[in-house]
Amino acid sequence: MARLPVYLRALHNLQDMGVATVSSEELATAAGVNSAKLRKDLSHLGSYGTRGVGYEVEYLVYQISRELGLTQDWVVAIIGVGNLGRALSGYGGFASRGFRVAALLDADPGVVGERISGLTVEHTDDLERIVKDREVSIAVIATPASAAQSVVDRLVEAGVTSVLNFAPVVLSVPDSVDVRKVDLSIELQILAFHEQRKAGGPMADPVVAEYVEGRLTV
Amino acid sequence: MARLPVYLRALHNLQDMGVATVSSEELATAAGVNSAKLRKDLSHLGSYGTRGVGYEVEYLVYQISRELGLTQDWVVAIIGVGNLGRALSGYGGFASRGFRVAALLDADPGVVGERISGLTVEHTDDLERIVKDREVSIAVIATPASAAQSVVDRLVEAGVTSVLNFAPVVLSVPDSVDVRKVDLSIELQILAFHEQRKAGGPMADPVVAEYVEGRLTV
DNA sequence: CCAACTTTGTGCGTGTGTTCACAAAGGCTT
DNA sequence: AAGCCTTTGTGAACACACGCACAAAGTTGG
Repeated sequence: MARLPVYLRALHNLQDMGVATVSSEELATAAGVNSAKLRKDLSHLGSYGTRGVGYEVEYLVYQISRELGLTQDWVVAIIGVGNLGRALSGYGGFASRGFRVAALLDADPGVVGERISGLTVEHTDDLERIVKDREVSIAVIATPASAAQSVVDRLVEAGVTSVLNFAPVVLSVPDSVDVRKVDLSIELQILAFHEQRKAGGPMADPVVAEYVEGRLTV
Repeated sequence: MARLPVYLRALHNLQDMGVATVSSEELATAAGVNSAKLRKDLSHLGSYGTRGVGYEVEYLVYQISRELGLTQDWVVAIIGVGNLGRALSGYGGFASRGFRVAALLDADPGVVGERISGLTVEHTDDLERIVKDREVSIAVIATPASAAQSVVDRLVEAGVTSVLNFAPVVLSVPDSVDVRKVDLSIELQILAFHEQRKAGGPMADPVVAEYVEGRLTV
């Protein structure tokens, strides 16, 4: 389930506050979901709650971490060391959840050799070797759109089966490979769509009529 | 619909390749969706296809842009100029879709005054004035988690109704305000979950038994 | 030891999204 | 001009996610 990481974050916060026990209602509020949904989600991992009391925070943290596979370490490589790649390599949220960035790769010789967040940038020519030697299991693609498909092809060939893609393209991969994508521009477009709805829907725009009649080229 | 921006991107690519007409099957493949779903989505905007031929690329681009509100310009402010904020402010995908970054704000006096991507970083003390003067309609939150809620409170008070949140917290806002969130750590956790599934599900872990029996603290 | 209270776990109705499959519609060829 | 071929638009079955509401289970207080 995609909501487990949100629950986990809320639980970690509660732990930091010294809370030992939490009800589905409280945790649901903290995670921003419906309490029935939360209980149903948790019941899918087995039943870890006590009726009349709630859930033990510490135990729940452990169970969810285990379900998500966070009790083991994941080796991550970041391909593309532009602004975004740099931001990602310095992001503290990775290490604290068991993700270890083990390689930064870039195709630009001007960037190769630079030290960033304690790692030396390496050349994408060595991608296959690096992936295999360091047992990379998750790759993050932060390259330009034009390079993404060929990079992912090489990653898949080298044995990577999970990819987080920031490049604005639809990647084609075998079914056995998981790709999640984050497209910053798309997020903004969805917001713009809703924003426009609030302002009264697509405006009656005289330009459209002209376009329909073939008088105007956009 | 959240898929319209994906269709739009595919259509722009086709346009660049000089394609004038496209069938639902081709466009669906390019966008990575089922063709029936694509046709149904497009039919919700009205019927712009010609049976036996397909859709006119240029006209479809215009219709989708209009539906998404991209025919107008959106004024964006980025709050928090750390690594991520810098990456976002330099991201080319915004300007090309009608999003104009009009302000970069940060609470750190050491960053205020710095020039980034053609803009001067301003202090968050001036948030209200800047939002109102420049008619900011969309705000991007790239602050630490601890600052996010108070920042969004001030943004909402100043009249912002759409927020893109990169801070790993659940923001509480009035119903009239839209919040979309992007959490990089959560994306990786979801990948780790699937990766673990491929490797045979959560492992039978002897540690669990000890934990259950109360002998072990995690 | 019993009764009242709290909270979990879940059965069920509802709504939404997805996909198949096909009839209707338009263009193209002869 | 007539029939064939391609492709759209959509009806209908299916699947799934959501949330209400309640019974079961456990705790607490007298």
